[in-house]
Amino acid sequence: MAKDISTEQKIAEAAERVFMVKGIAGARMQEIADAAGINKALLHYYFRSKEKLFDHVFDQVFNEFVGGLRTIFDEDEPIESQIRTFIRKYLEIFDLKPDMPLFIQTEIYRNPALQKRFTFLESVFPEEKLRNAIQAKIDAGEWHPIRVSDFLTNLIALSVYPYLARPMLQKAFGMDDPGYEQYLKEREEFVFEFLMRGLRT
Amino acid sequence: MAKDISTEQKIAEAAERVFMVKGIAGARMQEIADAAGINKALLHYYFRSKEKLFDHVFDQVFNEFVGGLRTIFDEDEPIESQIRTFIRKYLEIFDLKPDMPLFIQTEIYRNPALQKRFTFLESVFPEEKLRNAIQAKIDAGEWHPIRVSDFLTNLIALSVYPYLARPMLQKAFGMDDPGYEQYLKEREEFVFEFLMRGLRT
DNA sequence: GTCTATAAGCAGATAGAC
DNA sequence: GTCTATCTGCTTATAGAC
Repeated sequence: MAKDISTEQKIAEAAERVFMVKGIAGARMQEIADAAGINKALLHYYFRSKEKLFDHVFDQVFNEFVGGLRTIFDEDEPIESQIRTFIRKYLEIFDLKPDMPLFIQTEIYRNPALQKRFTFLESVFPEEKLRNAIQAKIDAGEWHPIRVSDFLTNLIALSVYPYLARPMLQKAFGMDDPGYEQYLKEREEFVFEFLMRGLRT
Repeated sequence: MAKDISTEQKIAEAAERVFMVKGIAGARMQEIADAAGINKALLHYYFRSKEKLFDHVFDQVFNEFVGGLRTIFDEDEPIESQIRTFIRKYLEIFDLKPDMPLFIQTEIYRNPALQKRFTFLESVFPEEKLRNAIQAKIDAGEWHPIRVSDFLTNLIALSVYPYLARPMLQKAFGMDDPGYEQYLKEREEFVFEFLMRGLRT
């Protein structure tokens, strides 16, 4: 029934908002119920327990987080434009859900069970393809030697860190909210340039 | 008395360990008491409340986190070697306390009151001096133009992110614990080189 | 499916003996 | 200073009416 789905959806969305800001330990079922405009009992009716509700939310968010990656590096475009696309797409998601990066890192860090979702690089990145693309650049003398792991760490770190550490950085730089958002926007192009300078010979 | 100090110290150290791993919301006073080898009542005797105990711990950890920064960039050495020192010192701390970066980001993110500790860049970094050193490099044509904010974000992001995101990255790269620690060690030199290539013309 | 009321357990904090 | 015992309030979860 449409109404069932709608309520379940309302709960899931409210839970995502609350869990993302407070984490599973800090979130309260009452707060989620309020945010969804219903009462606590309904949460349990639909999701049995706080933990099961959290797992559902985490799955959703996590898929959003890594979902787009594989497709980007699976394309047959030149790797430079893939990097450009990666950065743009990532920052697009984070502009919509700025709490996502810290939420994912924190919850994975503190709940080893969630780490199972990662298995290996291959499930998230097309490792073979990526490795070959990078190696081709190195062999052609266009890039400095770099490992796939360092390549990915740097790419993700430079993209994501300003969101992860926003409260600290914003305060440290003495910026207000619009100022920091402007800063984030200007960084997009800069991160790409900086990365490429680090890679190119 | 020596015994008083010792107990207070034991509590503070146990609390640091527990808070750092679980955060304030996930930590339990009972667990801290157990870790310190005493009972709950003593925690309250020495620190009144969970929140006050947490504030004490956070102050300690935070000072460790930023304490060394100012002195590094205050020296009169060339900025390149200051950068090198920054990376080395930071990674030294994180090797001892690998949970520190995520702990600080998470707790600051979720408790606006803690953000007050940052006031402005000047209190953490000698902004004027840093700005001048960077500008001199740019004017001399040795570096690409870069803002102080981007300079610091990149420096910190590349240093810290492998610690912040360790569970995710380690799993994604298919490494075991010794493998990842090896990776971290090898990155130290690499991060410096990569950063400098991004900066230099 | 949705609600109100309540059970059951847990966690922070205190009282009071030693 | 340190302990055991206990209070108080909060939080998850369920029972049961509608």
